Amino acid sequence: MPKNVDIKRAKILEVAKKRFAHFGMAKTTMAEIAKDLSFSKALLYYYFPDKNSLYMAVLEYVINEMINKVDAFVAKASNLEKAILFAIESRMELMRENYNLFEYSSSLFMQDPAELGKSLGPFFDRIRDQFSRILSIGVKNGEIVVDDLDETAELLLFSLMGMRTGILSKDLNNCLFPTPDEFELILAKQKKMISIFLRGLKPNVPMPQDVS
Amino acid sequence: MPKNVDIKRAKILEVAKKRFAHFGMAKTTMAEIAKDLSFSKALLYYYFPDKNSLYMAVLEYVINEMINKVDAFVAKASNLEKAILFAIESRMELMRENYNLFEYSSSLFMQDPAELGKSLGPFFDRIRDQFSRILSIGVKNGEIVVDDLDETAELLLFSLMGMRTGILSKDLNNCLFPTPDEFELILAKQKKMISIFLRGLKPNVPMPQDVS
DNA sequence: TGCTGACTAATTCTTTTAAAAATTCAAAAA
DNA sequence: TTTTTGAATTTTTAAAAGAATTAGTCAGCA
Repeated sequence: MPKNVDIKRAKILEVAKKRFAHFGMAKTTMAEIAKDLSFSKALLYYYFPDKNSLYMAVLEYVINEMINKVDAFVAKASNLEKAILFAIESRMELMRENYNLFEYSSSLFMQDPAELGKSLGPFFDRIRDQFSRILSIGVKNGEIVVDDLDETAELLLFSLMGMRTGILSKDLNNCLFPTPDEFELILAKQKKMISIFLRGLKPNVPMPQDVS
Repeated sequence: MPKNVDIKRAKILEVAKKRFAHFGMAKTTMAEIAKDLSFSKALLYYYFPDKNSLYMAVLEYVINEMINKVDAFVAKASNLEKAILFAIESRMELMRENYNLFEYSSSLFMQDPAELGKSLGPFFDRIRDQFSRILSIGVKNGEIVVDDLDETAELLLFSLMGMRTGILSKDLNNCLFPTPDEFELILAKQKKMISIFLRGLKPNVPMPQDVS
């Protein structure tokens, strides 16, 4: 039985999420959120110390949902590649649905990486850890061989990030954030990337008779 | 025998390169370049239509050097991985030595990706084509198997870019451009990335007896 | 403890202005 | 005709000031 306080906190998070996801952090005022809820502005500050904390709380809330969903799937997944694919599709869905929620992070990121990096770092770590967990399943299965699990997970995550920045840097339109159709393209590239990451380019099966 | 005009052009490029590489595009004025050369400012405009063209010409000049150097090495390289390693080390060296030359591109990039993207696109393509060429050597050797060469080259390039942005996004200090010691870290990650890209994580040699 | 309205402080958004830098041009020099 | 320049002109940038919006605080009510 959640306490009354928690319910109200959740309500605020829900409304703030909608606003942030739709208009972004910069274009959402505390006054608007309060109005949506028919609360007073001051009440928001009773539950959250400042706007940034609220934003971070929303971020955490949303990312938690995603991580849990993926964990649930992974728990009963037999095939490694399917698990990874599910993870990146979920991640993509998260971004698509929350569009401007992340746009703020990336734009703020350029101005003052230190401040945001400190706050965003843990989120990155959690996602990397999830990849690490997923990979470890493949190791147990004997599907893959990995020496340093965390490092490899980071490598995988970085390479997938590269697909996004790569696509976006070729996009002459908006650069901050993908358009809906670019999401598809990025996802497609990421899938190919994963395939190579797992299998590599070297031929697994050497020719029975080498002609040379 | 290069014409007098070409010699003067080259002189301007050389001096501009030094300035741009050292102080960056924004902090270099046409007046300064002219002064370095003991030319009049107006003469620069006789050889280059505007500052941006000069900058782009310098960029092309520098990138050409790098591409040619790598091509020369690749031509007589036997091993695919060595060729790729040489390529990324050269690329890293290029960035290290020309530091602020590229910093401008990346910072401008955020403001107006369209304009710069149009100009920078061809450079990207040329580097990707070089990777494509390098990969094709491995294909001929039978070292690797690739269905779509260009696409795979792009994938490789994107994933390597991911190492950079990945490292930089964790760096809380400056985000625009790597510090000298970060270059090493990025390069190290990229090397690991290449190894995985070529070999994959899946075990090449299945166990002779599977216990299951 | 949970909540509010009114208050203060910080931030962002113009507008203005001055300086610096890019770019042009008529004309001299070669 | 081609190359070069000094001086004039236009654009950009930078700083300052002021207004307006928004974040954040606080004393007090229920």
